[in-house]
Amino acid sequence: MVRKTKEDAELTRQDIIRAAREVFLVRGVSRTTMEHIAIQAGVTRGAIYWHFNNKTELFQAMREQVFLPLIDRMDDTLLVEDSKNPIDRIENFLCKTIQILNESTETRKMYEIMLIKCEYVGEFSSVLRQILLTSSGIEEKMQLAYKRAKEQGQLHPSHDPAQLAIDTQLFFIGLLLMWVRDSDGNHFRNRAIELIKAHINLRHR
Amino acid sequence: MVRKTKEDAELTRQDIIRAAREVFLVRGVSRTTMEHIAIQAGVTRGAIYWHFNNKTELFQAMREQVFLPLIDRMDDTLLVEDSKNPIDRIENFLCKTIQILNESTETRKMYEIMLIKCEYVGEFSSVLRQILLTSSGIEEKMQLAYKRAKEQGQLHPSHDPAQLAIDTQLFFIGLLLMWVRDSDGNHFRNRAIELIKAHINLRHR
DNA sequence: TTATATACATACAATACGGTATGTAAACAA
DNA sequence: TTGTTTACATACCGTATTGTATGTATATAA
Repeated sequence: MVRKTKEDAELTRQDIIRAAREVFLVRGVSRTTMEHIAIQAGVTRGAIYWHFNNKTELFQAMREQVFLPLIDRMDDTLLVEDSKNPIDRIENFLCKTIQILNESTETRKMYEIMLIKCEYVGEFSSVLRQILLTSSGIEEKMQLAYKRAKEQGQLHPSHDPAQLAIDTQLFFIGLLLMWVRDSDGNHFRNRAIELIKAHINLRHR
Repeated sequence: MVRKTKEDAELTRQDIIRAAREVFLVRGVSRTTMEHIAIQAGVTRGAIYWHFNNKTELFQAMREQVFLPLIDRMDDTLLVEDSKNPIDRIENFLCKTIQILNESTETRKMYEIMLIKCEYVGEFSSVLRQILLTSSGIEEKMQLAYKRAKEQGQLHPSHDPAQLAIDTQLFFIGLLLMWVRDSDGNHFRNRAIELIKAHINLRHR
């Protein structure tokens, strides 16, 4: 009704993204219609189609809003040239991710949507490819950290940094998946940090 | 058109389940309509509605057809009272599962559907609860095997069977997820057995 | 043999949904 | 001041989808 300024429009855009996240979480991505999101955001479908061409674009925007900062943090935590304790850096990275999931509702909801409320099919196949790319990025960085740890004799001599890196990554992916699956109970939520420490502890000495 | 016997009806039922699996895999569960499945199965929606009340029931039937035999095998592989080498039993269980995924198309497709082609929302929340139950069942059995291994001194003394069990389970869940995500490439497919052996190897001595 | 239940196919009704076209009021540029 | 663009709301259309009601031929039981 009333015309908005550019700043107002950006607020509307954020409202829509926020609303989409809520509805995606409850109804799943496929079963969510533009109308559902519009109602949740307090706008009409017209507004959504103005800001986004379709649901896929909106989904990507929601994903990037939370996900891109995560990648930045990953670089910070994992890649710092810390000659002292690279293994601690890996542990910190994992623990910090869990902490963020505990503290940031948006991040938690986004992960839940990505892991169990989304079907990676058709246009969403590209998202899967992005995930795989990010994964191998994380793997590389972990491998680097493990390599440094080995050079400093922190690792068991029979352990291979490359395999340790994949093992840790798969462990963490499994943890995240069970974390979101177990949203009602708390079999994994409460024990996550403890499990990470135990996992890392397998590498020491 | 032509009236079928009970045996024919059962064949039709299996055809429908098979067709559903194919379409679920390509279009995702939510985006699959009864018509899609009917066409793939060479029947009409009428036939499907005769055998199943709705898509959720059909989904459950597809899941159970492949999944229930898996649980039976798990008991066989993990629970046998083998005083010699319980750790090998765990390794065998994991490797055998991978082998089944490699050999059985239906199992592979079913896992792919369950992990990345299905939104666990609404009526499907109950499926999630079943998955969690099965998970904790696997965890218990692994824990038992690790406990026996510890009693026989096969484990590093500082390792706790309960935590090893969860660590292995999370590793394997992560492996399965990456396995299906990486259906195009082969970053995980080819290396799965190798990764399992490396993971188990972390426990020895 | 006949009645009934089975195993479907076909037809129908209601509606949900996406996309787009159009309307509109305000901001902003000239 | 006027024209144009922006940021939406509203309206419309075609179609996809579900569930159900109904039709029908045949197996099977009596």
